[in-house]
Amino acid sequence: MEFNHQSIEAKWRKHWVENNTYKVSNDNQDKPKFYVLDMFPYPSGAGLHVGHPLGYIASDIYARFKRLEGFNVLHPMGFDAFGLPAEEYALQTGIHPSKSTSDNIVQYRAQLANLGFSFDWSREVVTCEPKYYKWTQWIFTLLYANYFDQNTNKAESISSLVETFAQSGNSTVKAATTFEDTFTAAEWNAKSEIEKQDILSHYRLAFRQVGYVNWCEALGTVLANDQVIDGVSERGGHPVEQKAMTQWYLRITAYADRLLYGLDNLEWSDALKAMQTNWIGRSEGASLRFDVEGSDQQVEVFTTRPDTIYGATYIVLAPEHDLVDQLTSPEQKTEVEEYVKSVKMRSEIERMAEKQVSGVFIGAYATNPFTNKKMPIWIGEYVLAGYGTGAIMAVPSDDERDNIFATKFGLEIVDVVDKSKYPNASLADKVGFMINSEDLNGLEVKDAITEVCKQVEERKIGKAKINYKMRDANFGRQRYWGEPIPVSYDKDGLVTTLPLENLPLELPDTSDFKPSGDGKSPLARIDSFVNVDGGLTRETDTMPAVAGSSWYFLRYMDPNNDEAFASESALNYWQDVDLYVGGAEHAVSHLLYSRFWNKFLFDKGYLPKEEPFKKLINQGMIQGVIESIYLLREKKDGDYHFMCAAMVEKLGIEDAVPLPVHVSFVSDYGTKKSHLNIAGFKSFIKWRPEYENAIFECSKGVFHKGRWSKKGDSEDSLMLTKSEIGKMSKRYYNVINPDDVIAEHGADVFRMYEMFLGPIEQSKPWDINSISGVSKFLKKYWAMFFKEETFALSDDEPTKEELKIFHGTIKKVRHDIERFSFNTCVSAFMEGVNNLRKINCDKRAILEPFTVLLAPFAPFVTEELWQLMGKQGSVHMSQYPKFEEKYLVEDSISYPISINGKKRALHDFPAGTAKDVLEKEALELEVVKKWTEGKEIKKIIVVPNKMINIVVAG
RNA sequence: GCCCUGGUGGUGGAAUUGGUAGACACGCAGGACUUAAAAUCCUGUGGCCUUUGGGCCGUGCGGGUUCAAGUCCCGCCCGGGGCACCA
Repeated sequence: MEFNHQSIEAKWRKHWVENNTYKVSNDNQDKPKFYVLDMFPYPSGAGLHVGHPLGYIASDIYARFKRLEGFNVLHPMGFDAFGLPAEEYALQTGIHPSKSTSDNIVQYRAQLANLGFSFDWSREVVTCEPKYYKWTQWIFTLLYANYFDQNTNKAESISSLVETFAQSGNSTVKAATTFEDTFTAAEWNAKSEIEKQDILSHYRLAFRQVGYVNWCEALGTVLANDQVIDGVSERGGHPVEQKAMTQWYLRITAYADRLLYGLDNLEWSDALKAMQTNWIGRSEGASLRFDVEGSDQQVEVFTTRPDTIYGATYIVLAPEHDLVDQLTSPEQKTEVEEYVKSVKMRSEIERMAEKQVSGVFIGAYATNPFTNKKMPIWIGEYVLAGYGTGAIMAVPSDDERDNIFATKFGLEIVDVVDKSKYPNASLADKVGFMINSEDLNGLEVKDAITEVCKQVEERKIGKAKINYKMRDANFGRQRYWGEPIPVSYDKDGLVTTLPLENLPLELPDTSDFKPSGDGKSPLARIDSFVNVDGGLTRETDTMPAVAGSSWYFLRYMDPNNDEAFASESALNYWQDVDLYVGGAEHAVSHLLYSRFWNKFLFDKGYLPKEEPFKKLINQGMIQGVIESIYLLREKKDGDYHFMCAAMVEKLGIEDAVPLPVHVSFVSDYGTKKSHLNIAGFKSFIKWRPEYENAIFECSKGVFHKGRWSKKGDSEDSLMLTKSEIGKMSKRYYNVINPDDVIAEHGADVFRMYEMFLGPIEQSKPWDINSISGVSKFLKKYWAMFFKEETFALSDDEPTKEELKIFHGTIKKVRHDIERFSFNTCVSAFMEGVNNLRKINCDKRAILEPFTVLLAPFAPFVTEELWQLMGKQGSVHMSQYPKFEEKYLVEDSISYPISINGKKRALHDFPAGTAKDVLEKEALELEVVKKWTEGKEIKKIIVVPNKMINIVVAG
């Protein structure tokens, strides 16, 4: 008897909702907690495709497993609902982002429900709802009211900083700041409020500053660095330029060290940790100041190789460096100006593509404080304005780029490191002995670095310094669909943040989403929003998409709290996320911001844990197969001419363009035999009517104007398509909707199949062809409960053999779930069921707990069987079976016997046979004698329960 | 260039600490049932040789350690991802 997956699924979906089966309580605090989180989706109009659920299925299996093990499991879902796509859609269609977003959320919820996830929907978080973003705004104001104290190594309040300034100035303050001057208490107290606030903004964790930003004219907004790919916007591929604007920033660099060292204690993949480490980009070195001849200016450089100071023969500034104008000599002025102009005109892509060294001498000299030699000052575009101090001391002997530059322009090269003792070392290894460096001579590089740093500090010409690649995070977007920044300005530009009782600052309604083009958001046009009582004006920038996702995992703990972002008791109970599953595309944006916000809230005493995500799994992507047919460039008798992929290849035709076709027309999709048949041609023509009269030619025949004329006597009518692996995207017409697969095969089969495809972290192309294996498995399992159409189980005691198979399966599945190897769990189920069926197992004592074992993977079918077995309550709230070793004990062990490491025989010995008996008996076996005859036996290795190896001479 | 990954049959992939390579599936071939097909079930399936006992080769390539290497070490090659004039 077969089961009807559609009616079973509909029944239990409804039942689970009506009975709040998956609702989690914060009052169960006597139970141990476990928090399993998915990265919440952005609800795009395209809906979910088969790639999205991969991670959700894995986390759901794990959550269900932990629940059955007796944990109180928090497994929530929500939506990251603010962001550019909804606004772009609104610009094109006039549909309000709140409307399209909520429509999309409805679709997403339905698709997720089809998959049978055990989310507690009563905890749903939607980032664009005022009751949620009230707290996003509040955290922002909290960041504004704090600075990072490097003495305590944590965030401290600005008011305490103001007190310190008033009492003792800033000389004792060690903080993450861009303010470099010192002042006394008297000087501070004499400053005006505007001056004071200006200084404080250099300390605040949320602050405004003028900076170069990635301005995208086409989108009318500023983009974060990670939203710019190869000089164009990540969304839409529009050009991006550098523009000076006053912007809100978050001082994430204050937490650079804690973000870096915090990685050590996280169970994240090495790949992901490496990505964050690279992004933070910590490098130790020194900053050094060089006097400039005939000027009171100094050039400050950052170097990781202060030891090579005796080899520093010239200076290079970035073309945008502040001192360029001041230091350029009159003779060099024209050349320098032309160079700077040419650099600015070229886009970043052009600059990178060239890879050529270029630069100009500016006609000024600095002095090397160690050699006292003159160092010509150059500008060159290989020196970046945004890194370090925007200036370098060039050491052509020990830096490859400096070397190329010096060689090209004939600058002096002095060898200062003898690397002859390290013939295989690269420059990056920083090894060797100092030469030509006076008192440093003979020192190892490492020691020389320490020595130079010491001397430099003594002579007050620099200091040891740590530099980071990571920049402070731009936090303003000139767009409508985001959280308003809860700030207003008075007529002097002084900032007021909205207090908690006035939050949320709601996003006003409008129907005009066009960017203003002058760099302001559409909010700037809404007078009632901009003008506040008391002559204040509001900030009109909104927060970036990453704001809402930086703390949503905390809100799930207590989602409807209106007094706090979450109650203290909820935070103390749920603590942190035990398992986080999501895509690697968020490796540096979302995952870094979340860690930053979490650390900040921890510093302020709101959270019990410093790191938000203990264990992280990155699921791989499910790729699509792009199916194309070849369109020849030349028409045939005025009609479009398509040709079979095999013919194009065979004939070596180059004048053919692959045209992606909708994969639903393609038969044997994704295989080598993928093709269009007559029905396929007809669907294609209906889909693209401009090809109504096109000729479709392949080796078997020709399809033209609705008729198939065969060549020769072939009965086949198929046109092979070209298959390549790529993204699943609307653009390639290859999106597979999970709803369709579920309708055909069922949600349980879909879930197990996605898990069966391979390791969760690996990317793989979608291939529906082997889904039949999983489908057959579930049918077989179901059939074990029936005899001739009626449900029937035996209440007899299980046999030793049955228990052995069952406990073997428990052992394997438990072990593999714990290491997130879900594909091998599915294999283990198949093996277990195959073996139990072989011995016609129909015992309740086996099949009942086996159903619980399977429940996390196939929640619908197991729930139905649970009910058929007459059990009360849900199978998902029962208990996971325990594995007992005693059932696995073997009577005899099959030993492989090797001669010189090569397996030659297999022989059964009773379990527990002593080593010396094994040796003796093995040697007496006929098969063994054949190999040992007349040879000296040098050694016998016996590994109990594993193998026997006999080593013979010759 | 740097960092991180991965490379195993026709295909997806298995293989705790080094200990029977290819589990589990798909596909393919043959068979049963059927008027036929679908579905289902059974058997075989890494390659080569073979006197049908078995033998030789085999986890990207070349070396090495070991009684024993897909697994460890050294040197390469190729695919995927990230960063990239980062001083």
